Amino acid sequence: MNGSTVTVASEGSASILHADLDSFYASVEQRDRPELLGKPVIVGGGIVLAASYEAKRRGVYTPMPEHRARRLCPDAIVVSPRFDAYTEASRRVFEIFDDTTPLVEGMSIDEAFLDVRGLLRTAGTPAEIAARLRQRVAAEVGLPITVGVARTKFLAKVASGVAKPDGLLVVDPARETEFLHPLPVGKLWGVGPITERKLNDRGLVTVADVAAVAEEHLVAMVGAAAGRHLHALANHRDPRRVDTGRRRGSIGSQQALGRGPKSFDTIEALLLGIVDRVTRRMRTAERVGRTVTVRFRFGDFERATRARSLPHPTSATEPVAAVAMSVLREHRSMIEQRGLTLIGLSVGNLRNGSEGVEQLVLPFGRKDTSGLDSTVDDLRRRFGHAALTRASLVHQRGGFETPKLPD
DNA sequence: TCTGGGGTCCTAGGACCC
DNA sequence: TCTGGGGTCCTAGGACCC
Repeated sequence: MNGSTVTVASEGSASILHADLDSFYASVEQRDRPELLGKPVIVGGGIVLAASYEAKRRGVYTPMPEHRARRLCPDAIVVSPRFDAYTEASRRVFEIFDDTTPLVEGMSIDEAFLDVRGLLRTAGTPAEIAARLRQRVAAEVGLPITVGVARTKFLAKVASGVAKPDGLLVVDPARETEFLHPLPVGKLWGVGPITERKLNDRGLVTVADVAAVAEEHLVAMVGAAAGRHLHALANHRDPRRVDTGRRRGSIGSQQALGRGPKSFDTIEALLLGIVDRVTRRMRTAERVGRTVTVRFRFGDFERATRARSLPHPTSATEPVAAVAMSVLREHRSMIEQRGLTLIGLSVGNLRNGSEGVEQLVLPFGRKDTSGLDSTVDDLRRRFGHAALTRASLVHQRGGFETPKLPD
């Protein structure tokens, strides 16, 4: 450089919090039924959805089959999930997050990132903010929560994982390597069982091992995006900011069917019920979507998905049901031969909007806009005068213009 | 280890358009 | 008429996360 001293102000400070409720569902049950405190509690519905730390110490984990968990831990108290209670508890915890900083990124029902940069003067150091957050969640919602504090999202998340349960851990930016490098590769975000085996097979066991490999070699092992991601994380580079504006890209539902034979009529009825549930949720969320994906799982545990895109985004039951049913019928013989054990549906390509928003494409001559007025009249008859707020003229070959809407 | 339900992101081939 | 290259959308599947 030119010899001048550059001071990097906030970039190097540990100001990202990862807050993660401990054994969330099980903790809510222990809170609401004090006789469960200190006892192994399993929230289960066929599989273990959550286990208290007393149960985890006996080897119970998510998503272990319930009967196996009962064998491992015969004195466990198994309760059925109460999703409404968990949603309500989550809402109250997120209110405390939002009260802490405007920069909150929810990751799931029980987990969020908080950026507390710039709050030093008003709220104290990140460590102080994190300690107060834990106290508030305990006092106001009655739940244990663990917080990791670090310079990046990834390090904060690893820190909360290490500090669990009911803990607080701050990773000093000067000691990141010391903290990160001894960890097994499986701790890296995005490394699951398959990738872990690939890396282990090549002699890469710890994060330090991965950090020593050139990026191009990692790319050759696991693909372009994953390789670059791995290389960055192992060298504690993680530029992702806390993003407050994330919206879901798909909404779906699925149902396991068990092993017994099912008639095709039964499967059709189940899928219609799922379509109804999914489109209802879309309308509540005021989202419309275009891509309908039908999901199958067969008796041999093989999976298949079939997707179809609709011409226009919608949240109406009828068009989604129509494509879902046609996909199902096209695959009738496959389903009947292989035996279906799960059916699911999701609608993706979501955008904001409610069912009143529709788009209609009609052919015109290249320069001829004379049909537009009558088309707009027709649209108003179909959707109501107030609902039609914009009309676009789209040329068949590229380019478009948005003429003034006739009154 | 015989397996729930909600999601995200990436890859790769083919169609199609300019 | 022949040829090339880039970009986008669609679809299927894989891996991963909570």
